[in-house]
Amino acid sequence: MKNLTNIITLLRDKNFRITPQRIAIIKYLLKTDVHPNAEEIYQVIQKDFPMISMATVYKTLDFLKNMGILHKVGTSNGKNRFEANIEKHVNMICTKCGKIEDVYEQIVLSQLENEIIKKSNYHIVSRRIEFYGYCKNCKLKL
Amino acid sequence: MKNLTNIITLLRDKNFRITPQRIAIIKYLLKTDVHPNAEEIYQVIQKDFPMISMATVYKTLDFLKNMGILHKVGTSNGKNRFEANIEKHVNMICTKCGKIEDVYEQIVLSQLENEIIKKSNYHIVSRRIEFYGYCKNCKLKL
DNA sequence: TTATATGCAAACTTTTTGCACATGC
DNA sequence: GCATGTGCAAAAAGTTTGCATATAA
Repeated sequence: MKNLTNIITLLRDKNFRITPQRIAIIKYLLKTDVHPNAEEIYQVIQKDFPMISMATVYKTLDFLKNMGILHKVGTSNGKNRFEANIEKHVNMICTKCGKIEDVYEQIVLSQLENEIIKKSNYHIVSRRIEFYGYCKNCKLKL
Repeated sequence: MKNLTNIITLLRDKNFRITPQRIAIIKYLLKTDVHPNAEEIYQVIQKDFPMISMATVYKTLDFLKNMGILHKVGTSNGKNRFEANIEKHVNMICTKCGKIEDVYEQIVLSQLENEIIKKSNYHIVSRRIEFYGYCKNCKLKL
């Protein structure tokens, strides 16, 4: 499990700088359970850093992605969403409102992975599992 | 299983027009096993319809999406991908040589989907399952 | 015939980039 | 002090929209 201290140590070890903007974005992404897009992250961080720019938000998110600290998840509405949780899980993406929820299903997921390894003979290092559909709220309005 | 005749009948029944551009896009999406983006669809259709515009491609894709004939899948590179063949399968992506293989695992995949539906309460319409790693050949050279 | 679809160009939205200034170490 | 990060503004990239023309039914 990743926490702020781990990440700061990681950045320090690799000689990247610990800036207040980076800390604020990391802290927010670690504590939130929604999968915010860049605009939403900007709105939140702006409360503490009124001078922050979208460019910095995007650059920081890209930097953190390259550090393996977060994942960038594409959506069909054109706005990418970001998540710091990189544990094995499934993303549920609502094709109507764009909301993303995490679902954990270790047992069947591991079973699937084992079957796939058997059939493909691949050495798997990561996975991206996304189900698209209508969330609880949106399916009521169909 | 969807085929061209079904779709033409569906459009005719709903009083939408059967245009050569629409037919060409539907035919291509039905026969391809990649998940093309708008630009790739445009390139292919352009061979037979040099006058077709991106606007028509986008309008047609949006129209077909609303008809339930295809799905629009967001990606983190900003380009949406479109798929008409919605069979359940897993994409194996080799991070070394870039090869993509389809693996079918109906039983465990259905089991996973059922568990996920139970836990999330989503109405699922499509799925994207990608495993990243080293293929048979590339893992030998590690 | 006539309502719908196409194609062009312009607009819009999200993301990226270049560069001068600021700042962490 | 110096290399790295930030913020501004402009550019790029993907998608959508308005409108005149073309066309399926």
